[in-house]
Amino acid sequence: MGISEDLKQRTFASETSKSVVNIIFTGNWMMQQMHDLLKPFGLTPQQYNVLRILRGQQNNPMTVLAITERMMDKMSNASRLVDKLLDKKLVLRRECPKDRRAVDVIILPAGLTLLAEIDQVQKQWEMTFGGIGKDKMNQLNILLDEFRNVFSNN
Amino acid sequence: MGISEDLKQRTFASETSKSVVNIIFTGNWMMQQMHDLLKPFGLTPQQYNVLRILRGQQNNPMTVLAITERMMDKMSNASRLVDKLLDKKLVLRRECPKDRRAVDVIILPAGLTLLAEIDQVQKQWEMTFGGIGKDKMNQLNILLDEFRNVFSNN
DNA sequence: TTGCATTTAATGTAAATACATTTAATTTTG
DNA sequence: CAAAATTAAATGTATTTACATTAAATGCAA
Repeated sequence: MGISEDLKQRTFASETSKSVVNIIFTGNWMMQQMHDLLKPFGLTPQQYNVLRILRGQQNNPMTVLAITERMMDKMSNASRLVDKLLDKKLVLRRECPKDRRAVDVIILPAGLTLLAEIDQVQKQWEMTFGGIGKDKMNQLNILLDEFRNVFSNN
Repeated sequence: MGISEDLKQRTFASETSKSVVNIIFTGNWMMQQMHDLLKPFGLTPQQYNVLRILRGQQNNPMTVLAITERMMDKMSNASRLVDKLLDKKLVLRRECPKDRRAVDVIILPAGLTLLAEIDQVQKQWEMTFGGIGKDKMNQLNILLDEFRNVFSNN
């Protein structure tokens, strides 16, 4: 099944439009996969993304702004995502001592434990793509980067 | 700028996780581009998607279900998207004579005119990617299809 | 034909998102 | 230093989305 069959669209105006549609469609598809995977753990993909960013910083506190810069979906409101994680007692929030405008966010042991649980399933899921092979993965990454870089700005 | 720089993430656990993140991130990025492009025309990317689907069917009426099958984002509620297009007087909705449960949606001349306007800008925008070349586009399409096909079901 | 399951679309609603605005702290400038 | 500009985060709100439910029509089986 290629993108044509998935969207029941016989032809595309150009290979470019096909790629544009394919990138958006596959991105949504991938997001849906993540969504389904995370559902049993009570996290949205965005919340999960924030948690992983916090873990990635070796448990050093990060400001909301620093989190935003690393988020896959820049549009989500990191402030409110942190609220949700706070409700779930997965992170801690406190005034940044160096700049009282900023807020430091730290992942709690409960957050790390949850991530460790998810890691198992996540790894399993990623292994499904393993057959594609490292070379093709790399090739894909280069091509996607190239698309975004067409606009030198942003 | 590769995905590492864009997300300020030095390393990824594997080439696979890098690809997964890259697909989602580039999908979001592309969606944002569309969003910005459509803003002056008062359409959301999903509304635009529905309008194009209707045009693509040579102005034959389509049921809401048939539209859903062709949408890039299957999660959007086609029924409510059609509502919005109806408000803007870009489409017509009427009971399907063959099946009174279903609803036929038809694009109106105003919808076609709006699409024709957008085509200009859209084409211009797509041309920015032209430099990448048809071969690479095709290669990317094959790789993205391969990712989705890892799960034979769905 | 009647009753039951299925299909199609619409709707109710809680939550999330987009976008602008606000608040507070800090930095810059005169 | 004081005033103005900038920055960081939170908040208000309208819209959109996710998800379940409902309502109506159709198909199928007894």
